[in-house]
Amino acid sequence: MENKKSRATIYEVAKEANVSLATVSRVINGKGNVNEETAKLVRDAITKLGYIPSDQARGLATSMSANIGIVLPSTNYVYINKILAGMLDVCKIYGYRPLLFTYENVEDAERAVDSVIASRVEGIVIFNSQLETADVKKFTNISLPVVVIGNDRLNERNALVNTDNGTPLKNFIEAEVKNGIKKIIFLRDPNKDWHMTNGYEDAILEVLKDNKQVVYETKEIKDSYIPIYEYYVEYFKTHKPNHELYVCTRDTLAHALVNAGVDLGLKVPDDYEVMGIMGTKDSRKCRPQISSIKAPLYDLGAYAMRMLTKMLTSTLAADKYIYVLPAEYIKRNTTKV
Amino acid sequence: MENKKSRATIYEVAKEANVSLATVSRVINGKGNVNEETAKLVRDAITKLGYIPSDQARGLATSMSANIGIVLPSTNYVYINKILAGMLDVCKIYGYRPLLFTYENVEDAERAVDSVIASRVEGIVIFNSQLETADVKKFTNISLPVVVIGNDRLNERNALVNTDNGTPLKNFIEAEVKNGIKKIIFLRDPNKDWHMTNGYEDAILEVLKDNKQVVYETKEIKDSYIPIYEYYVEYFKTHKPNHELYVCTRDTLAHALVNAGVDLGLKVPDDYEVMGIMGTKDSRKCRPQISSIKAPLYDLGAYAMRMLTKMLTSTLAADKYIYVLPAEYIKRNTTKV
DNA sequence: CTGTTAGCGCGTTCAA
DNA sequence: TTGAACGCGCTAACAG
Repeated sequence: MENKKSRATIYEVAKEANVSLATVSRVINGKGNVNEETAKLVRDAITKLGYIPSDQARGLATSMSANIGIVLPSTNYVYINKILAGMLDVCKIYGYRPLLFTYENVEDAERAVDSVIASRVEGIVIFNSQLETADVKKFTNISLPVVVIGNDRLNERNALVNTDNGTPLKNFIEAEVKNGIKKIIFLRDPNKDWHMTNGYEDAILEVLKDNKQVVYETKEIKDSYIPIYEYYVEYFKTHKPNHELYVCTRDTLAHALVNAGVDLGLKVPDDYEVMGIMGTKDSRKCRPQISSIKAPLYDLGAYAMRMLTKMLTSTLAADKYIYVLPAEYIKRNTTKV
Repeated sequence: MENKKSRATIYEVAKEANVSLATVSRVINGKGNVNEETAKLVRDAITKLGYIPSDQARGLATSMSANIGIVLPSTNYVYINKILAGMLDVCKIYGYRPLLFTYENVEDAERAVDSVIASRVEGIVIFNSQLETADVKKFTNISLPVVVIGNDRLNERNALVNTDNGTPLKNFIEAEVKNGIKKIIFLRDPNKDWHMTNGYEDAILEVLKDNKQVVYETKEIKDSYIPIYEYYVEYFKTHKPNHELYVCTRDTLAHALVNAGVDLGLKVPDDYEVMGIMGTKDSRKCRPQISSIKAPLYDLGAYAMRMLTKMLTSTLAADKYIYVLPAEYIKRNTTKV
């Protein structure tokens, strides 16, 4: 008593339509000429049996697939999801199927890499990550096209899409210095490679190297709203802010920082200034609204995926392998300049 | 001049190790006995060639795969990403590979369904969606296990995971009525099936059917922060709030509503009350903090995926096919009760 | 225009 | 313990 109805194969369609499987294959793929009448026979058989070709078998036969691997560290950040959304949309437009590979840490990353290779994807988009150059090499060694988002370090012979948060940040810091800022604190995740933060600190330091009066500090802190909020509520009770500027690697950090002060009756940006990076909706929801570097997150994902599809179909001109999207400083109400 | 290095096959490993491919297959899968010495030979060959078995071919041979389909409408909502994160984590733990299928609208949904079937996944998790019962039937017709999240409508013979937002909402409305609320406005997306909103309105109406003094209204509005914020900033200018209660299907809507009023100098909850549903971080970031029904979003995804894995390995007891997670009313500062 | 046949890379009998 | 042969579902020559 085998109750399990299983899916129809191309053979069954062929038998149903009284033709050979080659003919069925032809009408499915629209290749080669086939008599309209027999084509209709085949089509009828297909709908009758509810036949849907197996991409697995098709992939084996053609040594191709419509699979694209997306490699991400944990997806629980709003801005990563924006990037992901961009990738997914483009993926769908071009008819590719996105396989998601997530990992927790460096060791886990290697497992993810092997899993990607086993899955027989046509290409890969890696979001700025904890992957090592060696990991990425595993891909290129077998001629697997790779597009990296937001991490120059990995860009050996791979395509790269990045956003230039550094320039607007640098300009902003310059303006702050000119405006007489005395102290700048850079708030960041202990896990330095995570948030495309490469270049942030460089941008700040580049401005500050000509100006030794400005105190610069780095603060590593768990990058989650609640812990930061609670930390600064306590902190501000004993450390009265003194017009310093906080630069935060994510808007959520900025939001926590602003709320902590405001809840204690402090004034932003009068007592201290806060700058967010990424420019997600958080910056507009906060009161006062957060000044931030707005990165084109969705576009970052979309461009990366589009670049990959180009690499898969045509050959991309060499100078097109790197694409840096501009970011923009949006002045709102947590900064003075 | 073929420069393309392509991946090694099981044949090449076999040749390298001077054994047959059957032997290689055995050491890979740990099945059947194989001499430790020859096994080592094989393992060496594998590492030397960097061989990674093709899941595609393996899938064809075994009629199985490690692929699981996740069907979602757009990933551009925070709370959906929470659910997705839960699914992905469990997916990884059990060694399955998640394929993502997103779609825009009802027509697009059918394309997605066919794509899922073509991709030869072992099972499917569908988030409460615009799929029709007929779509889901396409899956069950070919004995494909399906778990549906948050939509009873689709639950014909499928596994279902849901969150009971209705009960705490009902209790809350009861308390509001007892407290003398005069008007309740239910804010929702025009696309009614989207946000697991099934049952919200029912919960409200069930309380109100015994109480004809309370005015009940429904307001359909684009569910995005900015439009709602702007709409209500204008609206409140000419329509002074009169202690009514707004129930919002997502926290973002609530956040917009609160900000609009507060920016105009209105007081929440004195001038009007706001209730959010979902309980994402928004509710704690807003000032005043938003009272909300906190749904176990991550768990929703995790449970659904776990349920699917159970269905794939063992047979699940019939009464375990439905799992309803409790939601909780968290009183914060935008409501009076 | 249509059918036959040989793989794609791997797992799995069945013999040896 | 090992190897040869077949099949998974499909595509792509090659004949007819």
